[in-house]
Amino acid sequence: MTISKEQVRAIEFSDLPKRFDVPEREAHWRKMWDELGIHEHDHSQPRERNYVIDSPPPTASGSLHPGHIFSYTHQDIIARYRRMTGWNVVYPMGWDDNGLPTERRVQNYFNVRCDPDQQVEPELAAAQNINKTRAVLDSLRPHKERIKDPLPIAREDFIRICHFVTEEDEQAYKDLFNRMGYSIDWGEEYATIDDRSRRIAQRSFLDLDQKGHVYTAELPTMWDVDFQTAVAQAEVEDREKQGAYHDIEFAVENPGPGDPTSFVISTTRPELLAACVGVTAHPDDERFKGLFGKHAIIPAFFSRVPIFPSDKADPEKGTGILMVCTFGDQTDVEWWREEGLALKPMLDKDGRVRHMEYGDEWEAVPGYEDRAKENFGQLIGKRVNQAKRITVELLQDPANSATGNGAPMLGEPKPISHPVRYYEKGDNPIEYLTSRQWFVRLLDKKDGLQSKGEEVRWRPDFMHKRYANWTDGLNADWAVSRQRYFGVPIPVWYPLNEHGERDYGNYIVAPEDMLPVDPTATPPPGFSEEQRGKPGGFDAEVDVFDTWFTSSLSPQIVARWGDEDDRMAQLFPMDIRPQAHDIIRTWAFYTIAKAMLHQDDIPWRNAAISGFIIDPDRKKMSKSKGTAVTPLPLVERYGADAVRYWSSNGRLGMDMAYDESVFKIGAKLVTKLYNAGKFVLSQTGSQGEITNELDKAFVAELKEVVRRATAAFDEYEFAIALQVTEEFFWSGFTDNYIELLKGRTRSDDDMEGRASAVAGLRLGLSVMLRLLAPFIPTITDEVWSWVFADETDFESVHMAPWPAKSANPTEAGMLDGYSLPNAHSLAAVPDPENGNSFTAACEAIAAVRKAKSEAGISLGKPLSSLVLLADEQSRADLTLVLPDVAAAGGAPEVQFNGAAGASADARFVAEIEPLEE
RNA sequence: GGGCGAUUAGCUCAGCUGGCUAGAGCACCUGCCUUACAAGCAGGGGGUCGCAGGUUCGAGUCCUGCAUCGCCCACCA
Repeated sequence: MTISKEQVRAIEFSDLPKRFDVPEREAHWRKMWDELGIHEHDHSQPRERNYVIDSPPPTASGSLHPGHIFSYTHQDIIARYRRMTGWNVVYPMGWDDNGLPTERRVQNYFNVRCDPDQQVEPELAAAQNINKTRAVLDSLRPHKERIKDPLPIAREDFIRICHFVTEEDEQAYKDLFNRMGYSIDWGEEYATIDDRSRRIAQRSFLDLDQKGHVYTAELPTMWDVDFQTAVAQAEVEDREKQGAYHDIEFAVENPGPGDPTSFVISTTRPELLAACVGVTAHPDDERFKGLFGKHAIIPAFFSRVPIFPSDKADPEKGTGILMVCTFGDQTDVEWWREEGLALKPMLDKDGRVRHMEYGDEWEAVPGYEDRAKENFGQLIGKRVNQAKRITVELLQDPANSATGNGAPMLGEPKPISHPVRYYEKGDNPIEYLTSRQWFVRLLDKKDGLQSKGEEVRWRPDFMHKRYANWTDGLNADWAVSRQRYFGVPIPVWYPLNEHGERDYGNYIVAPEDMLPVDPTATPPPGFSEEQRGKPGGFDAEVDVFDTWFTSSLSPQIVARWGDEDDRMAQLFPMDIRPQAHDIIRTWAFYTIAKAMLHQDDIPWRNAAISGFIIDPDRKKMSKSKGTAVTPLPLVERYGADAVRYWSSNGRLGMDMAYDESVFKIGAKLVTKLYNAGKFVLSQTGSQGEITNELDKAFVAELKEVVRRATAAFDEYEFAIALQVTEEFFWSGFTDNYIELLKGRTRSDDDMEGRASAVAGLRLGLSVMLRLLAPFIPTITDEVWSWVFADETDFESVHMAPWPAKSANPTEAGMLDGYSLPNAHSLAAVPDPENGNSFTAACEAIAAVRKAKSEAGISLGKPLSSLVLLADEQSRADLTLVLPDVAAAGGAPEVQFNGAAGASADARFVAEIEPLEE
């Protein structure tokens, strides 16, 4: 054994500040990482060396929330781990800025509304920022005293303002993400509204059209009356609302002998009575059997509607017989289609009752036309709630009876609580309106969607069920058109016939080389702008795509599908989609659907599903309930590492309580690493190898920790990796190993032992820093920079290799090309002679501490005598490490007493004699 | 009504394919200013592992049923 005379590179203890200045150093390291380019990837690498993350583009106008930090930190941990294990990590970031949230924010913020009939305001076009825009808008308001009314502005102006607002919102996200130390490659930034995304989204439409997967049709569709747009099944949610049953008597036309002359329906939507087009009951229901095939006369509006049987009617519900309206709910739509009922659309797109002459347009029974018209006239222009109130009043008037039995409404409304469908971003219930929309055919592809879902590795596994259930329950094709403005235009025009009517059957799709295109600004090939809107000319589709239509293409957008073939081959399919479980049915589902339809492939191999952040009272945190906390102040108070530590403890798929005490633990870990790093790196000694039994035994334990952490990471169980590492760092490394070595690191007699101790401490620190680097990147890099950066030639711990090869066999070898000096290599350390040496030493020193603690004396108090009661085996395990145990106990030597003596809950019991002063 | 998850110390959570006297951190109590760290160290108290059955030599761990909470879906007269 030769000991090099060369000294290890040590730091001067006093050179470092007593406390770690978190804000200052975090800012420093963010800058350093930027300069070192740790987040950048090598564009020349083939698919198999790349690890591609399909990062979720946040909704630009959404509010910042601790949930963002939670799930985005998970991605960053994975990204950093993968980099250290040798992958060429591609970590892009996008912004999902088109869609309703942005429009709504602009409407509220500037008090404007988009009106496509308005002319563009040159002054607005000139205003290049938010403040100027606001000033111009104020100057345009006709009545300053009546600023309550939203100012109508042109589509072009409206879209421009949306862009301003999203840019500002994106900056807020970007600031937070940077502050959190996320290793996002900002060179790979995109927005779902930018030219490339628009081109690829429109290309998606072209491809779907070519393959016959899209169609346009006029159908009853779920409609939001406030936003005045169609919405998709996936965007609808149920809310429990107060409603009331209204019992209303209908007359039977020409009842047979023994049949009832009237019946009573029970409805929560009396306001739709005028739109009643049928009545149904269960075919086996004895009460109504004789009525099937006959007609009923509705009160107040006196129209004649068929009575038909349907097994979808539940005899137990209400009165067992019910009215079918166009349209009260999804079942009404089905009845209407299956029974070929009349279409009586009662509501306009704004949710108000249509202007219409009842009795003329819709037939009332002879003699009652005027009464029907008069009654309906009271409803025209009213919103649903008001119409409901008026209808109830009408029904309380005996004059409106269809039977002559008195008031058609029986009794008072009976309040109930029932689920009502809402657009998830809306404030008023969904209505079913008939309108022309574009659809992507999905109902005929459930099998394919299911098998693609099975090809994806869902993490945790049970999240696959969410996808499978949703796919199984799909009951409508995907409505992709939205009657909005800030979005990707549908690249379609319609030829106009000689009457100026659209020929929907012969729609014109933009050719590939025109993309991205705005059909409202550009004529289709073969037409000139002058022909727009003219008979024999053309007309543009004004609708835009549903925002999911574009965001579901995030893998294709990042991989530049159709633009750069080699890049597509390098990045697609991607490796991982991190996202939350609430949008499995939307984002994950649509992304899988698009990859299947376009590439006949899965979009990514793994879906990592994060949980939610919940309040202490077990509710999902939400801004609307005022329970959400703004994340930035948290980062300012505790530091990014501490906040990341909190996130790191949340396992995939599991909801986690918002608990600030966990931030404090993270902050403690940061402090501990700083101090431990200072201590370890200030120890001086010869540059030597690890030869001492205790040091070798410590390294053996460390190897096991690395193995377990790596295995956990490969299964995306980063929380377990952190737990294993942190536990060993705290109790194995700092509380025991460092304490056991304090004697030997200062020894002037045992130079070889001292060199081994210093080498063991440094190797331990080096490995700990690397294992913790994905979680708490700042403090680990700070400590790494003091000595190890020079020593290893890895300027940042985030560029250094993970201390083990990935345990996943398919990923073995990803560390090729890295090399570290022996001083940082676990493999270079030989195994200990006794595998129990380290544990035994820790337990022995614990016995000494317990004795000192019970005696009420300082742990540093020197001893004149130390006797350990232990059995034969335990004594043997300690044999090779006795000097370190004695030194750590403050005793000249360790003596043993008896083979028995160890109590039931400890292998060692210490008897101590303090040294008299 | 269907599906999925959760239920372990006062709080937040670990306990993987069944094999310990059930663990950690926070909080609590006691002691220690020990030359990396008092934002620290050491010691201690605290749980019939939601309930009831079952399988097994042995069950937080597997099976069945139930309860409570949460999420997703369906219902929406």
